[in-house]
Amino acid sequence: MTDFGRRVWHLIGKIPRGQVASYGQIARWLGRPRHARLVGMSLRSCPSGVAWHRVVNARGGISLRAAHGSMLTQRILLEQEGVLLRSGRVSLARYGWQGPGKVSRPRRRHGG
DNA sequence: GACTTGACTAGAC
DNA sequence: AGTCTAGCCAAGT
Repeated sequence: MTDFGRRVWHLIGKIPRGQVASYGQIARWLGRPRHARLVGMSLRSCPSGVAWHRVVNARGGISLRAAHGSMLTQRILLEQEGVLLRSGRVSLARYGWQGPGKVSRPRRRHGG
């Protein structure tokens, strides 16, 4: 695996439980704004322990295909963390990670 | 080293 | 809201 790949795993490991990040965001935080696809490529061979399921596409949807047999798995894993999907999508406004160095915002159901 | 592939993204219709 | 197209760039063959 490339050095970039390892950085991807490391960063993904920092995504708080119950939140998600997009491929593009991860690439940007690693200083590679055009390497969103490379992020996904790195996840193809990610080691166990990496919360790969917290990575979704820019629309908040799951980019995996049935061919990988993990499309449903990701949804299940996300919902186990309290991340609910609406029409196959996640609300990035609500579950989107702010990024490294940012404090996780408190989640609340109602206004506050 | 050229060609193909891909867990992406933004824009247009 | 769903589909199609163009752009992107490194890994794999």
